Amino acid sequence: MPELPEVEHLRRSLEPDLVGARIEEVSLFRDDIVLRTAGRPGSPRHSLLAGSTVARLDRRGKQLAIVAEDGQGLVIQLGMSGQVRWAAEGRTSGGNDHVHACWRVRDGRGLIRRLEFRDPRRFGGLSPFDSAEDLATRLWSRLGPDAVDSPAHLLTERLLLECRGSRRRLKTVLLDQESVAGIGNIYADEALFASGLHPFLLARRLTRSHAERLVQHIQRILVEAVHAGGSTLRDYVDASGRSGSFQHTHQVYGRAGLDCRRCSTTLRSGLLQARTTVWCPSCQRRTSGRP
DNA sequence: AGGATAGCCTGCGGGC
DNA sequence: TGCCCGCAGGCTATCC
Repeated sequence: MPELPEVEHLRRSLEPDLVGARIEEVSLFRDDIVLRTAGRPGSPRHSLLAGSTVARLDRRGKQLAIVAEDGQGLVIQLGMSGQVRWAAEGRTSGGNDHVHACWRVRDGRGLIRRLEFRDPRRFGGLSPFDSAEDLATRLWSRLGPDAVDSPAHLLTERLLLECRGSRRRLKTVLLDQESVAGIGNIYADEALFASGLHPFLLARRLTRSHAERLVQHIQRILVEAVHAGGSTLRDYVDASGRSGSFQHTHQVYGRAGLDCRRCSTTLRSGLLQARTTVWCPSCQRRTSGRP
């Protein structure tokens, strides 16, 4: 499932061919994938970048923005199973392939290609915006600082602020995109394990040294995952259809019942926020963490 | 009012 | 072999 590393890797894989390209035509096969904000229906009567030239690709957390030269654009959320990829030549999209939108693109060399948005489970969607201000105030105003692009000290302060006096569990705060943007279930479990912190730790018990250690591991793991092309569990591929490889280095995610790679204790799993959570009962204590 | 929870949606794997 | 059920979770609305 796409989290920050998958979206950032996708952004980088799209950049060379999409920036500077002109969108000649847009086909929308399902109106209801056009959203006003995530999960909320918007107006399908939007150009969706038809006739625009792409100026740049931005990312905040798990969201990707295609920004046109005139400032308008499109935020793409991949949700659980979303993909943005170049269509195989000669193939037509639409029908039973879960391709919901398709852009006919003339790239910098004058070649015509087709970019497809595919999302079988439709947790994702497309949110058009009119300007940089519209993007910042309506779509991205509720996202916290980006987990990778923000300086570590800023993330640490943000995390401490979110946790202060909070009755939430630590992992719940990590998954909250308003506190820090980009962390999902996989990387939350991985970062907590690496930090020796228990996912069910009460947030208000997080100390400054906990927070500093956690932020350090969050950023390290996310950056490493970007370089590995993300984690491919089932659906994720980049714009060229390539899978990631970071799933091979997961320490806890998907390993419930197996031995901890650090101490051989059997990894435990439980539910938090209706999400499977895996941790090592020996490496991750519910009270104070490791030194 | 902060925090927990339901619901959206489809593919797949395990069990019978 | 084939069917059915449970699980996977990012995000919002709603309830408590």
